[in-house]
Amino acid sequence: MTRLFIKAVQPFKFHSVVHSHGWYQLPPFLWDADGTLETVLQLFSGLVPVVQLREAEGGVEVTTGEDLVDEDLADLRAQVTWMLDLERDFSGFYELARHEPKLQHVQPKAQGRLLRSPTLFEDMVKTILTTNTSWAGTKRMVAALVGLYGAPVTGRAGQDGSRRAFPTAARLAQTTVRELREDARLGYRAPYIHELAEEVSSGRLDVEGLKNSEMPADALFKHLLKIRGVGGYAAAHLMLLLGCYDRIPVDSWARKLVSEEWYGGEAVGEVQVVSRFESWGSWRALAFWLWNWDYLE
DNA sequence: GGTAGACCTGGACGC
DNA sequence: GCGTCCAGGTCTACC
Repeated sequence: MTRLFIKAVQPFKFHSVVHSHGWYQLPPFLWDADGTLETVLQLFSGLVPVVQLREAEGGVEVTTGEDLVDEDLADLRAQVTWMLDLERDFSGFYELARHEPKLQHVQPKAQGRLLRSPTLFEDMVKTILTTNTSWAGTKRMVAALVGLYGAPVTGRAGQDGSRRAFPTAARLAQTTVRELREDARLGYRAPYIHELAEEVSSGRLDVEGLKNSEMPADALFKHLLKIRGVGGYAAAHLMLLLGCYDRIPVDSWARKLVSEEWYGGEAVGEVQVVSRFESWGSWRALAFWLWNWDYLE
């Protein structure tokens, strides 16, 4: 058994990160109402453990039933730090939010961090699978990919074969478009996911390098748009996950919220959504994301 | 640069 | 139970 503690830049609330968006409902994440987020990770040595994350004083407690060697311990620490965005400082955003009635809740709740997958590849696949479908459809497709192609948990915890990691790019590249279409039922998205997996696994596309990229926001947006299956909404959503808040992911839901908040229910386009948050500068997507829309939902 | 139509699935609805 | 319609972003062809 392994237990470690990882400190977070304050303020930090584990619950706020987990519930920052719907990712916690997608496998291999598994949320338990007792406050534990379980997931399955692939570590440096090839080990595939079930890992539990919980709130702890000043950070997060990470446990797994496996005894980890030093390299895996460092890998686990790095993956969890990335997934929960533990090192990001939101004080600049909180300073601005303090003067906005619709964002009074963000600092007390320590909101701002978004739950991420351990790899950007996984977040890209999941983001593409949110487009042009219902949330139920996204959950079904992600579950199918994990169930069909994810590496099973190793060790004692994996004996029943029920838990799997998210499939790697290399594994998905080994499938065919037909399998992804007919077995995983990805529909017309199947060639997009297959091409992305091939590009990433071959090394032609370095998506993980974007995690620590210094690329300006506009260049990053254009770079993401070059990926087939990634349009304006998906690129902006991925930028949000990368901690670059320049672009608002405008989907039908965003247009509906802005329409009801400021336009009396009249249909609005992307221009109207963006213009409403222009004054938030490099924090505009976060301001949109965390805006108090409660009375509309 | 802007626009129309196709892509695919599952849910809602009418019969 | 079956058929039809619709919603959800992105891509491609066309103007």
